[in-house]
Amino acid sequence: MTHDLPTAYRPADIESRWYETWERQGRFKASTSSAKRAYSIVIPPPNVTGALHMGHAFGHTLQDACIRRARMMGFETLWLPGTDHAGIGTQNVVERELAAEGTNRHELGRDAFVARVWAWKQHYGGRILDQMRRLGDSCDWDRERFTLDEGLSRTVRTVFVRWFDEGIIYRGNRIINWCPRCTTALSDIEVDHKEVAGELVTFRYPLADGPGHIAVATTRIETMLGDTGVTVHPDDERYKGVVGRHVKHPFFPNRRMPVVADDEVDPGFGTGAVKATPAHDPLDFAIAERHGLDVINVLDEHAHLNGNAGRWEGLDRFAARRAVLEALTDLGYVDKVERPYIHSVGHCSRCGTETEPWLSEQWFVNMEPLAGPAIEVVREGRIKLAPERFVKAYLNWMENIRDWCISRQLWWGHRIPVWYCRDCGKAFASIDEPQECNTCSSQNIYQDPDVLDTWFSSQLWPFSTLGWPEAGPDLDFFYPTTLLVTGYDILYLWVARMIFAGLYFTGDVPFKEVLLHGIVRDFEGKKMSKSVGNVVDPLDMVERYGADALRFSLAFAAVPGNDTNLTEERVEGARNFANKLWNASRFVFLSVGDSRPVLEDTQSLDPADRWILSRLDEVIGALDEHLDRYEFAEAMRELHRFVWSEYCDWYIELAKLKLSDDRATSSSAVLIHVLDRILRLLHPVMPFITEELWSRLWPEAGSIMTAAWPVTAGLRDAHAEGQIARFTELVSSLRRFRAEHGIPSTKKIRVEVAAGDFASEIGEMRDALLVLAKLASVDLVDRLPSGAGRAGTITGSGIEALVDLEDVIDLDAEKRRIAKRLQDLLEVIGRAERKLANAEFVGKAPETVVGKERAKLRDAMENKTKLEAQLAALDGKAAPR
RNA sequence: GGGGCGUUAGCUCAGCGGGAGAGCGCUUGCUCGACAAGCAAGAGGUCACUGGUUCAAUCCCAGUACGCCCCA
Repeated sequence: MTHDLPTAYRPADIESRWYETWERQGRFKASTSSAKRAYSIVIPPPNVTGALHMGHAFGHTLQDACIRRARMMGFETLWLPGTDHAGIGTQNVVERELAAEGTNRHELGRDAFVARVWAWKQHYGGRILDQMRRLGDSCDWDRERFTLDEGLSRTVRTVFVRWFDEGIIYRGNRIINWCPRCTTALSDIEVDHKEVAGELVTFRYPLADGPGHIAVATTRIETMLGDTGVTVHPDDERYKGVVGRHVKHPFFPNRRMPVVADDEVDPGFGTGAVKATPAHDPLDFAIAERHGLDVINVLDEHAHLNGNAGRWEGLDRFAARRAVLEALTDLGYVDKVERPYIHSVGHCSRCGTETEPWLSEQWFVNMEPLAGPAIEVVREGRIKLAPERFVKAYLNWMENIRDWCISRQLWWGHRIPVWYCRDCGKAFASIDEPQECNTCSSQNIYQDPDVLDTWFSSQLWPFSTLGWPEAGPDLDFFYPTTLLVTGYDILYLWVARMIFAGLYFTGDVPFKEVLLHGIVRDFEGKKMSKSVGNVVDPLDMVERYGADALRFSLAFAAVPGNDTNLTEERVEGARNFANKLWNASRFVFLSVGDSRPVLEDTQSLDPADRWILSRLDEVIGALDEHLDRYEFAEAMRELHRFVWSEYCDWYIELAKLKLSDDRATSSSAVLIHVLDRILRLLHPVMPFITEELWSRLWPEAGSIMTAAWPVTAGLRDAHAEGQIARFTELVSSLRRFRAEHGIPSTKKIRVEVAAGDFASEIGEMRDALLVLAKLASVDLVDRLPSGAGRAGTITGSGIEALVDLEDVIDLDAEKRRIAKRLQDLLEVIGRAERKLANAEFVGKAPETVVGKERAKLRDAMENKTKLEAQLAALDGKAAPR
């Protein structure tokens, strides 16, 4: 069973085989009739038409690690997968396809277009789910959901109708963010503010009722066509005299434009007087409402000037900007043009087009009644955010929340379940398609053409996927979900909305804890993007290094809430680690053959065995602490170090010596025991390789997926840890001695060791010392002979080793070496003496700290004496008396 | 304008009130019976700057500089 292990780990040989096996055996399936406690995570649904990118790989690694560990800990686990219909994104993809064919959605018509998107979804929608299988995601595929499923769509309509009937959803004519390319409204958080270099034009409005003028400044001069007034701050002395008077519009002589005073005006901007364009600026709109200004919309849905713009009708906004500036300049109204003028401009987060604040009729969610409870659950810790620093950002956003514009002028998505009656004019919402008006029973009704913001359905995801509003076992057993794992970049967009929606509709939190992780960036810390060409494709990494390597490299870099730079070198390093594990296992298998001795008697073990078991206990404890706090990077560091630097570098090397003699059985048992625990501890992050090795370790045991998560065994052994620490230090110092003297590894040297109090424990490990330090002989002596003829080394714990000088090639090198060690020691001694001479330190520092300092000084002094003796002996040799 | 984060080895980053760490890179030596995807040894840091608190500060506090992000 073990002879066929190749010398290098080849992930491709095993990954797909194990995934199929797991799936076939139903290992990912969650049961609601389990006696176990529930542990559930709903996946942040990726865009159905998207492809897996590194951000997914990162989030999925963390989610799968949590799920797999919980499963091993005995929870009934559910990781619920699914996809999001991603309204605007998906619609854009298909529209681009149509454009390439020389047509567009309007020529196609609504029904045909939607059918076309569905066809696209059928074709490409499964892609990302298959890619998740390549990563090893242990999702319950039987529970896969899609936001436009019939069930979830019904949930959406149910929620809409309830909020509509309760007055939380309302329709209003308001300024919203408009993308003229997507021709749809956007919510505030779908708009990215970017600094752009524009121009600031200062121009004059002449007073209508006498001489004089008022100068105003704007970056969007074309909007002056929709100006209906001028606003100043009430306390601004400069304009005290003009408030209440009127100005003339250069292009629309009949327009009455009052000068009004309003607190919202920033007297520090421009001239302190601002033009009021109520249809194209949210602040101006509010001012217009307060002061009864006219509202004149001068832009159409494509941001071209409309009929209200007079002779400029039909021009697009940027051409209009130049044309209006030119016309105003010709009339002599322009005072100055500052260019470039750097200011912040909204851009569509989907397509990058500059958005336009635009007046239109849209549907909104009134956030006022929803925000309070959502603030409370986080403030009270009923929902915990990890890391905690995001709480402040969350609360700050929630406390200043503005109503949510939920209507989108798209065709792909959940159509707004509101019908209008042409006869009585009433609007009403309905879960099922109505046949008649619910007020006058007229059949002359039509449905609202718009669809809902994609996040409207996403906010319901933790419970819509579990069957809400229907009661059922899934909802009973797995809701509230245990944990949500997602990027901090969608804290507001998604997490916050799930919280208020969950509280409102289910009366409970949607999840108890939220793990917010960072963004995966490239090696320079730049966001990965296709246009920059710095994308590292996770599947490419899986193919070349294996899914486990990719997962480990991501977990290894996962510091809570921090962004992480991923390079191929990191994945390669993780692959090397997998290979190390593979080969350590090969060694164990080759050593023990078909036998599998079990570790039973821990009393009669030798020091190395007791040491590695003690270390294992320590690692298990540390690992649990880190994983409970989602400190994956620390956890992986701990495992990496234990496996590589302790188990492989020292324990296996020590075990090699013993396997040939009669203690072989106990060593084999320990080798196997520790390997077993290593595989279990690594399994959540490296599922494939651990399953493969496990199956070879325990061919009859079934999957490692359901093996118990290791617990500490009370085998901490301070004495064994000290003994092995001193031993490895002695070996290392002898190796260093060899390296510094250029003694070839084939040449075995003779050594005398004076170990003082540690003589017997070093004696106990004499054989290991001979082999690991490549010694011809070792004599354990009470005290090293003084005088010439020897060179030596000394460890921090005061164990001294002398090498026969016949073996030493370079005497000067030896003197330099000792001199350097002496200098280091003198520094240590100086520091310690200064501290201990300080009465306040001795008086106020904890006793243990002072004790440590005293011991440090004592050891250093002893070592100094020994080194000086060595140096003197060396001089005796060099210059014989 | 409001808020958050960062500045530690050549690079990318952990960490932290009581002697500076990892991975990668670099130097040197290795055909050591698991592994060159490896083994052994090594070099390399006034922990951004200035003050404060403390017996003790890379760590806590305040400020400065530089960089990044979010919100408006």
